[in-house]
Amino acid sequence: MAQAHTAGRRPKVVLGLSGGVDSAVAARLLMERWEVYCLYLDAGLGEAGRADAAAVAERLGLPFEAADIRAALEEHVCAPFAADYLAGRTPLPCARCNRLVKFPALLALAERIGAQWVATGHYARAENGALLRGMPANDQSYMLSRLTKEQLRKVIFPLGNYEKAGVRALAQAFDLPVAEKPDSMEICFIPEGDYAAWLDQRGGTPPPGDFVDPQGNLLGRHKGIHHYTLGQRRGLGVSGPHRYFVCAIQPEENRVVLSGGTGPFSAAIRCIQPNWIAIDALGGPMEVTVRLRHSKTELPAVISPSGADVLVHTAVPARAPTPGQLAVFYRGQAVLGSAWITA
RNA sequence: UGGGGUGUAGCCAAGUGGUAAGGCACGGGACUUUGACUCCCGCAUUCGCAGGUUCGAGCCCUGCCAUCCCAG
Repeated sequence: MAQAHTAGRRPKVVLGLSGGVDSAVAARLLMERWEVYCLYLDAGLGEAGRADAAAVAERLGLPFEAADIRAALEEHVCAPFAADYLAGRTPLPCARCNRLVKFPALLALAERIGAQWVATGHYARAENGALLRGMPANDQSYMLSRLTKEQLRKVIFPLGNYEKAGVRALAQAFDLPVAEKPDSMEICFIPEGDYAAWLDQRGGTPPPGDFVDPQGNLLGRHKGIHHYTLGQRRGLGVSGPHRYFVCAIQPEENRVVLSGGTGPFSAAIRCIQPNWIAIDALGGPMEVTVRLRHSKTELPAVISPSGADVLVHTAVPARAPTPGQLAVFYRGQAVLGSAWITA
Protein backbone atom coordinates (compact mmCIF):
# COMPACT_ATOMS: atom_id res chain seq x y z
CA MET A 1 0.00 0.00 0.00
CA ALA A 2 2.85 2.32 0.76
CA GLN A 3 4.13 1.72 -2.70
CA ALA A 4 0.75 2.48 -4.22
CA HIS A 5 0.66 5.67 -2.23
CA THR A 6 3.98 6.95 -3.60
CA ALA A 7 3.12 5.66 -7.07
CA GLY A 8 0.13 7.92 -7.06
CA ARG A 9 2.40 10.91 -6.64
CA ARG A 10 4.61 10.04 -9.52
CA PRO A 11 4.21 11.99 -12.73
CA LYS A 12 2.32 10.15 -15.41
CA VAL A 13 3.76 9.33 -18.80
CA VAL A 14 2.21 7.66 -21.82
CA LEU A 15 4.67 5.34 -23.52
CA GLY A 16 4.34 4.08 -27.06
CA LEU A 17 4.86 0.34 -26.76
CA SER A 18 5.49 -1.32 -30.11
CA GLY A 19 6.17 -4.88 -29.10
CA GLY A 20 9.85 -4.48 -29.88
CA VAL A 21 12.85 -4.53 -27.60
CA ASP A 22 13.49 -0.80 -27.45
CA SER A 23 10.14 0.36 -26.17
CA ALA A 24 10.02 -2.57 -23.75
CA VAL A 25 13.27 -1.50 -22.15
CA ALA A 26 12.10 2.11 -22.21
CA ALA A 27 9.05 1.03 -20.24
CA ARG A 28 11.12 -0.73 -17.63
CA LEU A 29 13.48 2.23 -17.25
CA LEU A 30 10.60 4.68 -17.03
CA MET A 31 8.92 2.69 -14.26
CA GLU A 32 11.63 3.63 -11.83
CA ARG A 33 10.44 7.21 -11.64
CA TRP A 34 7.17 7.50 -13.50
CA GLU A 35 3.71 6.14 -13.57
CA VAL A 36 3.69 4.50 -16.98
CA TYR A 37 0.72 3.97 -19.26
CA CYS A 38 1.38 1.85 -22.31
CA LEU A 39 -0.21 2.55 -25.65
CA TYR A 40 0.06 0.26 -28.62
CA LEU A 41 -0.57 1.95 -31.95
CA ASP A 42 -2.47 -0.42 -34.19
CA ALA A 43 -1.69 0.10 -37.87
CA GLY A 44 -3.96 -2.76 -38.82
CA LEU A 45 -1.31 -5.31 -39.74
CA GLY A 46 -1.86 -8.43 -37.73
CA GLU A 47 -1.86 -9.12 -34.03
CA ALA A 48 1.72 -10.20 -33.49
CA GLY A 49 3.08 -6.82 -32.48
CA ARG A 50 0.14 -6.10 -30.27
CA ALA A 51 0.45 -9.44 -28.52
CA ASP A 52 4.13 -8.84 -27.82
CA ALA A 53 3.42 -5.35 -26.52
CA ALA A 54 0.64 -6.64 -24.28
CA ALA A 55 2.95 -9.36 -22.97
CA VAL A 56 5.57 -6.78 -22.05
CA ALA A 57 3.02 -4.61 -20.26
CA GLU A 58 1.70 -7.59 -18.39
CA ARG A 59 5.16 -8.72 -17.36
CA LEU A 60 5.86 -5.26 -15.99
CA GLY A 61 2.41 -4.88 -14.48
CA LEU A 62 1.62 -1.75 -16.46
CA PRO A 63 -1.74 -0.56 -17.79
CA PHE A 64 -2.03 -1.22 -21.48
CA GLU A 65 -4.31 -0.19 -24.25
CA ALA A 66 -4.33 0.02 -28.01
CA ALA A 67 -5.34 2.83 -30.31
CA ASP A 68 -6.56 2.27 -33.83
CA ILE A 69 -4.51 4.71 -35.90
CA ARG A 70 -5.48 3.38 -39.31
CA ALA A 71 -7.48 6.42 -40.40
CA ALA A 72 -4.83 8.94 -39.39
CA LEU A 73 -2.13 6.76 -40.87
CA GLU A 74 -3.93 6.60 -44.19
CA GLU A 75 -4.50 10.34 -44.34
CA HIS A 76 -1.13 11.59 -43.12
CA VAL A 77 1.25 8.85 -44.12
CA CYS A 78 -0.02 6.28 -46.62
CA ALA A 79 -1.69 8.65 -49.06
CA PRO A 80 1.25 11.07 -49.16
CA PHE A 81 3.59 8.09 -49.43
CA ALA A 82 1.84 6.90 -52.57
CA ALA A 83 1.57 10.42 -53.99
CA ASP A 84 5.30 10.97 -53.54
CA TYR A 85 6.26 7.86 -55.46
CA LEU A 86 3.84 8.67 -58.26
CA ALA A 87 5.41 12.12 -58.52
CA GLY A 88 8.92 10.70 -58.77
CA ARG A 89 9.87 11.52 -55.18
CA THR A 90 11.06 9.13 -52.50
CA PRO A 91 8.93 9.50 -49.38
CA LEU A 92 10.02 9.30 -45.76
CA PRO A 93 6.97 7.87 -44.00
CA CYS A 94 8.46 7.49 -40.51
CA ALA A 95 9.22 11.20 -40.21
CA ARG A 96 5.69 12.14 -41.23
CA CYS A 97 4.17 9.54 -38.96
CA ASN A 98 6.05 10.71 -35.90
CA ARG A 99 4.74 14.24 -36.17
CA LEU A 100 1.28 13.61 -37.53
CA VAL A 101 0.20 10.25 -36.18
CA LYS A 102 2.35 8.61 -33.53
CA PHE A 103 3.06 11.51 -31.17
CA PRO A 104 -0.42 13.00 -31.59
CA ALA A 105 -1.91 9.65 -30.60
CA LEU A 106 0.31 9.46 -27.53
CA LEU A 107 -0.49 13.06 -26.62
CA ALA A 108 -4.19 12.43 -27.04
CA LEU A 109 -4.13 9.65 -24.48
CA ALA A 110 -1.93 11.74 -22.22
CA GLU A 111 -4.49 14.49 -22.25
CA ARG A 112 -7.28 12.05 -21.58
CA ILE A 113 -5.65 10.60 -18.49
CA GLY A 114 -4.05 13.80 -17.28
CA ALA A 115 -0.46 12.88 -18.07
CA GLN A 116 2.04 15.64 -18.70
CA TRP A 117 4.45 13.50 -20.65
CA VAL A 118 4.76 11.05 -23.51
CA ALA A 119 7.67 8.74 -24.33
CA THR A 120 8.94 6.35 -26.98
CA GLY A 121 11.87 3.98 -27.37
CA HIS A 122 13.66 6.16 -29.91
CA TYR A 123 17.39 6.67 -29.65
CA ALA A 124 17.46 10.43 -29.18
CA ARG A 125 17.26 12.96 -26.37
CA ALA A 126 14.73 15.65 -25.66
CA GLU A 127 15.47 18.40 -23.17
CA ASN A 128 13.17 21.33 -22.55
CA GLY A 129 11.83 21.35 -26.06
CA ALA A 130 15.22 20.76 -27.63
CA LEU A 131 15.92 17.68 -29.70
CA LEU A 132 19.38 16.19 -29.28
CA ARG A 133 21.14 13.31 -30.94
CA GLY A 134 21.08 9.86 -29.44
CA MET A 135 24.28 7.87 -29.14
CA PRO A 136 26.25 7.95 -32.43
CA ALA A 137 25.94 4.24 -33.11
CA ASN A 138 22.19 4.35 -33.55
CA ASP A 139 20.98 7.91 -33.36
CA GLN A 140 17.41 8.32 -34.63
CA SER A 141 17.07 12.08 -34.44
CA TYR A 142 16.75 12.22 -38.22
CA MET A 143 13.34 10.57 -38.11
CA LEU A 144 12.21 12.79 -35.24
CA SER A 145 13.19 16.10 -36.74
CA ARG A 146 9.67 16.99 -37.88
CA LEU A 147 8.36 17.05 -34.32
CA THR A 148 7.25 20.51 -33.31
CA LYS A 149 8.67 22.43 -30.39
CA GLU A 150 5.31 22.10 -28.69
CA GLN A 151 5.37 18.34 -29.06
CA LEU A 152 8.99 18.07 -27.94
CA ARG A 153 8.32 19.97 -24.73
CA LYS A 154 6.29 16.99 -23.53
CA VAL A 155 8.56 14.23 -24.78
CA ILE A 156 10.89 11.88 -22.94
CA PHE A 157 13.28 9.51 -24.68
CA PRO A 158 14.51 7.08 -22.02
CA LEU A 159 17.02 5.47 -24.40
CA GLY A 160 18.81 8.73 -25.22
CA ASN A 161 22.00 7.69 -23.48
CA TYR A 162 21.95 4.05 -24.50
CA GLU A 163 23.27 2.07 -27.41
CA LYS A 164 21.51 -0.84 -28.98
CA ALA A 165 23.81 -3.43 -27.49
CA GLY A 166 23.24 -2.04 -24.03
CA VAL A 167 19.49 -2.07 -24.51
CA ARG A 168 19.58 -5.69 -25.59
CA ALA A 169 21.57 -6.55 -22.48
CA LEU A 170 19.09 -4.68 -20.31
CA ALA A 171 16.20 -6.50 -21.93
CA GLN A 172 17.77 -9.77 -20.88
CA ALA A 173 18.63 -8.53 -17.42
CA PHE A 174 15.04 -7.37 -16.98
CA ASP A 175 13.86 -10.71 -18.33
CA LEU A 176 11.58 -9.07 -20.85
CA PRO A 177 9.69 -11.44 -23.13
CA VAL A 178 10.93 -9.70 -26.28
CA ALA A 179 14.62 -9.69 -25.32
CA GLU A 180 15.56 -11.90 -28.25
CA LYS A 181 13.16 -10.43 -30.76
CA PRO A 182 14.91 -9.28 -33.95
CA ASP A 183 14.76 -5.62 -34.83
CA SER A 184 12.15 -4.64 -37.34
CA MET A 185 13.40 -2.28 -39.98
CA GLU A 186 10.52 -2.11 -42.36
CA ILE A 187 7.75 0.33 -43.00
CA CYS A 188 5.16 -0.52 -40.37
CA PHE A 189 2.14 -0.36 -42.65
CA ILE A 190 3.64 -2.40 -45.47
CA PRO A 191 3.72 -6.17 -45.08
CA GLU A 192 6.67 -8.20 -46.38
CA GLY A 193 8.70 -5.03 -46.90
CA ASP A 194 7.67 -4.87 -50.54
CA TYR A 195 6.58 -1.27 -50.89
CA ALA A 196 6.27 -1.42 -54.68
CA ALA A 197 3.88 -4.35 -54.49
CA TRP A 198 1.91 -2.44 -51.86
CA LEU A 199 1.65 0.55 -54.18
CA ASP A 200 0.64 -1.61 -57.13
CA GLN A 201 -2.05 -3.22 -55.02
CA ARG A 202 -3.30 0.22 -54.08
CA GLY A 203 -3.69 0.98 -57.76
CA GLY A 204 -2.87 3.92 -59.97
CA THR A 205 0.82 3.16 -60.22
CA PRO A 206 2.69 4.21 -63.36
CA PRO A 207 3.27 1.68 -66.15
CA PRO A 208 6.64 0.36 -67.29
CA GLY A 209 8.72 2.74 -69.34
CA ASP A 210 12.17 3.43 -70.70
CA PHE A 211 15.56 3.59 -69.08
CA VAL A 212 17.61 6.14 -71.02
CA ASP A 213 21.10 7.55 -70.73
CA PRO A 214 21.67 11.31 -70.29
CA GLN A 215 21.72 11.69 -74.09
CA GLY A 216 18.34 10.01 -74.39
CA ASN A 217 19.54 6.69 -75.77
CA LEU A 218 17.46 3.69 -74.79
CA LEU A 219 19.14 1.45 -72.22
CA GLY A 220 16.29 -0.80 -71.26
CA ARG A 221 12.83 -0.94 -69.74
CA HIS A 222 11.88 -0.04 -66.19
CA LYS A 223 9.09 -1.53 -64.08
CA GLY A 224 7.38 1.79 -63.30
CA ILE A 225 9.02 4.89 -61.84
CA HIS A 226 7.81 4.07 -58.33
CA HIS A 227 10.32 1.23 -58.21
CA TYR A 228 13.30 3.60 -58.20
CA THR A 229 15.01 6.28 -56.21
CA LEU A 230 17.80 8.73 -56.98
CA GLY A 231 21.27 7.27 -56.77
CA GLN A 232 19.98 3.72 -56.92
CA ARG A 233 22.32 1.20 -58.53
CA ARG A 234 21.06 -2.27 -57.81
CA GLY A 235 17.86 -3.80 -59.04
CA LEU A 236 17.87 -1.96 -62.35
CA GLY A 237 18.41 -5.08 -64.43
CA VAL A 238 20.46 -3.06 -66.90
CA SER A 239 23.74 -4.70 -67.76
CA GLY A 240 26.60 -3.20 -69.68
CA PRO A 241 30.27 -2.31 -69.59
CA HIS A 242 29.92 -0.49 -66.26
CA ARG A 243 27.50 0.13 -63.42
CA TYR A 244 24.53 2.43 -63.81
CA PHE A 245 22.97 4.79 -61.29
CA VAL A 246 19.57 6.45 -61.37
CA CYS A 247 20.35 10.14 -61.91
CA ALA A 248 16.87 11.44 -62.68
CA ILE A 249 13.26 10.32 -62.52
CA GLN A 250 10.97 12.02 -65.03
CA PRO A 251 7.29 11.40 -64.22
CA GLU A 252 6.01 13.43 -67.20
CA GLU A 253 7.98 11.30 -69.64
CA ASN A 254 7.61 8.17 -67.52
CA ARG A 255 11.34 7.83 -67.94
CA VAL A 256 14.21 6.98 -65.64
CA VAL A 257 17.60 8.43 -66.58
CA LEU A 258 20.67 6.34 -65.85
CA SER A 259 24.27 7.50 -65.71
CA GLY A 260 27.59 5.77 -65.25
CA GLY A 261 30.55 6.87 -63.19
CA THR A 262 29.88 7.40 -59.51
CA GLY A 263 26.29 8.56 -59.74
CA PRO A 264 24.72 11.97 -59.25
CA PHE A 265 26.25 14.58 -56.92
CA SER A 266 25.11 18.05 -56.01
CA ALA A 267 26.25 20.75 -53.60
CA ALA A 268 23.24 23.07 -53.95
CA ILE A 269 19.98 21.77 -52.59
CA ARG A 270 16.63 23.51 -52.26
CA CYS A 271 14.40 22.54 -49.36
CA ILE A 272 10.87 23.50 -48.40
CA GLN A 273 8.66 23.67 -45.33
CA PRO A 274 11.36 24.06 -42.69
CA ASN A 275 10.54 22.95 -39.17
CA TRP A 276 12.73 24.92 -36.79
CA ILE A 277 13.33 23.43 -33.38
CA ALA A 278 16.34 25.18 -31.87
CA ILE A 279 15.55 28.56 -33.42
CA ASP A 280 12.40 30.51 -34.24
CA ALA A 281 13.37 31.25 -37.81
CA LEU A 282 16.39 31.33 -40.07
CA GLY A 283 17.36 34.98 -40.24
CA GLY A 284 20.40 34.65 -42.46
CA PRO A 285 23.13 32.27 -43.54
CA MET A 286 24.18 29.80 -40.88
CA GLU A 287 26.88 27.16 -40.66
CA VAL A 288 25.55 23.75 -39.80
CA THR A 289 26.14 20.10 -40.51
CA VAL A 290 23.46 18.39 -42.50
CA ARG A 291 22.18 14.89 -43.06
CA LEU A 292 20.39 14.36 -46.35
CA ARG A 293 19.24 10.83 -45.61
CA HIS A 294 18.99 8.54 -42.62
CA SER A 295 22.61 7.47 -42.58
CA LYS A 296 25.66 8.41 -40.63
CA THR A 297 26.91 10.67 -43.40
CA GLU A 298 26.85 14.24 -42.20
CA LEU A 299 28.28 17.12 -44.19
CA PRO A 300 29.30 20.67 -43.27
CA ALA A 301 27.03 23.14 -45.03
CA VAL A 302 25.76 26.67 -45.05
CA ILE A 303 22.02 27.14 -45.02
CA SER A 304 20.29 30.33 -45.96
CA PRO A 305 16.68 31.48 -46.23
CA SER A 306 15.07 31.90 -49.64
CA GLY A 307 11.58 33.17 -49.10
CA ALA A 308 9.85 30.41 -47.21
CA ASP A 309 12.41 27.89 -48.44
CA VAL A 310 15.89 26.97 -47.33
CA LEU A 311 18.91 26.76 -49.57
CA VAL A 312 21.60 24.31 -48.57
CA HIS A 313 25.15 24.57 -49.85
CA THR A 314 27.28 21.66 -48.79
CA ALA A 315 31.04 22.05 -48.43
CA VAL A 316 31.58 19.10 -50.75
CA PRO A 317 29.06 17.76 -53.26
CA ALA A 318 26.52 15.45 -51.67
CA ARG A 319 25.62 12.14 -53.20
CA ALA A 320 22.15 12.11 -54.76
CA PRO A 321 20.16 14.57 -52.67
CA THR A 322 16.73 13.02 -53.10
CA PRO A 323 13.42 14.89 -53.35
CA GLY A 324 11.06 13.62 -50.69
CA GLN A 325 13.82 12.95 -48.17
CA LEU A 326 14.65 15.25 -45.31
CA ALA A 327 17.57 17.62 -44.86
CA VAL A 328 18.20 17.69 -41.11
CA PHE A 329 20.39 20.47 -39.76
CA TYR A 330 22.59 20.01 -36.70
CA ARG A 331 24.51 22.38 -34.45
CA GLY A 332 26.66 20.17 -32.31
CA GLN A 333 24.40 17.81 -30.39
CA ALA A 334 21.26 19.74 -31.15
CA VAL A 335 18.87 19.38 -34.04
CA LEU A 336 18.42 22.88 -35.38
CA GLY A 337 15.56 21.89 -37.64
CA SER A 338 14.70 20.13 -40.87
CA ALA A 339 13.23 20.75 -44.30
CA TRP A 340 12.09 18.63 -47.22
CA ILE A 341 14.46 18.28 -50.16
CA THR A 342 12.81 19.29 -53.43
CA ALA A 343 15.74 19.65 -55.80
C1' U B 1 27.54 -13.90 -104.81
C1' G B 2 32.83 -12.11 -104.05
C1' G B 3 36.45 -9.61 -100.07
C1' G B 4 37.33 -8.69 -94.88
C1' G B 5 35.94 -9.05 -89.49
C1' U B 6 33.74 -11.51 -85.38
C1' G B 7 31.73 -15.66 -82.59
C1' U B 8 34.26 -16.87 -74.46
C1' A B 9 28.42 -17.19 -68.89
C1' G B 10 22.08 -13.08 -69.27
C1' C B 11 25.31 -8.38 -71.06
C1' C B 12 30.28 -6.23 -71.82
C1' A B 13 35.12 -8.35 -72.04
C1' A B 14 40.54 -10.44 -70.99
C1' G B 15 42.91 -14.56 -72.84
C1' U B 16 46.88 -16.06 -77.84
C1' G B 17 49.61 -23.90 -76.72
C1' G B 18 49.57 -25.44 -70.48
C1' U B 19 44.86 -26.51 -67.97
C1' A B 20 38.74 -19.99 -68.34
C1' A B 21 40.84 -12.42 -65.56
C1' G B 22 37.70 -8.48 -64.56
C1' G B 23 33.27 -5.47 -64.87
C1' C B 24 27.78 -5.37 -65.33
C1' A B 25 23.36 -8.04 -64.27
C1' C B 26 21.51 -11.69 -60.97
C1' G B 27 21.20 -14.55 -55.99
C1' G B 28 22.49 -14.54 -50.71
C1' G B 29 24.41 -11.94 -46.32
C1' A B 30 26.02 -7.51 -43.33
C1' C B 31 24.48 -2.53 -42.52
C1' U B 32 19.66 0.37 -41.84
C1' U B 33 12.76 2.14 -37.68
C1' U B 34 11.99 5.00 -45.22
C1' G B 35 13.87 4.32 -50.19
C1' A B 36 18.85 3.97 -51.30
C1' C B 37 24.35 3.93 -51.11
C1' U B 38 28.37 0.89 -49.24
C1' C B 39 30.65 -3.73 -47.86
C1' C B 40 31.10 -9.30 -47.95
C1' C B 41 30.03 -14.11 -50.34
C1' G B 42 28.26 -16.83 -54.62
C1' C B 43 27.85 -17.10 -59.97
C1' A B 44 31.17 -20.83 -67.30
C1' U B 45 34.33 -28.60 -65.79
C1' U B 46 33.74 -24.65 -70.24
C1' C B 47 35.13 -21.06 -74.73
C1' G B 48 29.36 -21.24 -82.15
C1' C B 49 29.31 -26.67 -84.01
C1' A B 50 32.03 -31.03 -85.90
C1' G B 51 36.52 -33.13 -86.82
C1' G B 52 42.13 -32.89 -86.75
C1' U B 53 47.40 -31.77 -84.91
C1' U B 54 49.68 -32.11 -79.89
C1' C B 55 51.73 -35.05 -73.74
C1' G B 56 48.29 -30.93 -73.54
C1' A B 57 43.96 -26.21 -77.39
C1' G B 58 39.53 -21.13 -76.06
C1' C B 59 44.09 -20.25 -78.27
C1' C B 60 47.14 -24.13 -84.36
C1' C B 61 44.65 -26.72 -88.91
C1' U B 62 40.02 -28.28 -91.85
C1' G B 63 34.85 -28.04 -92.74
C1' C B 64 30.17 -26.21 -91.42
C1' C B 65 26.85 -22.66 -89.04
C1' A B 66 25.80 -17.65 -87.26
C1' U B 67 26.57 -12.56 -87.43
C1' C B 68 28.76 -7.71 -88.95
C1' C B 69 31.11 -4.42 -92.60
C1' C B 70 32.64 -3.35 -97.67
C1' A B 71 31.69 -4.67 -102.46
C1' G B 72 26.98 -5.06 -105.71
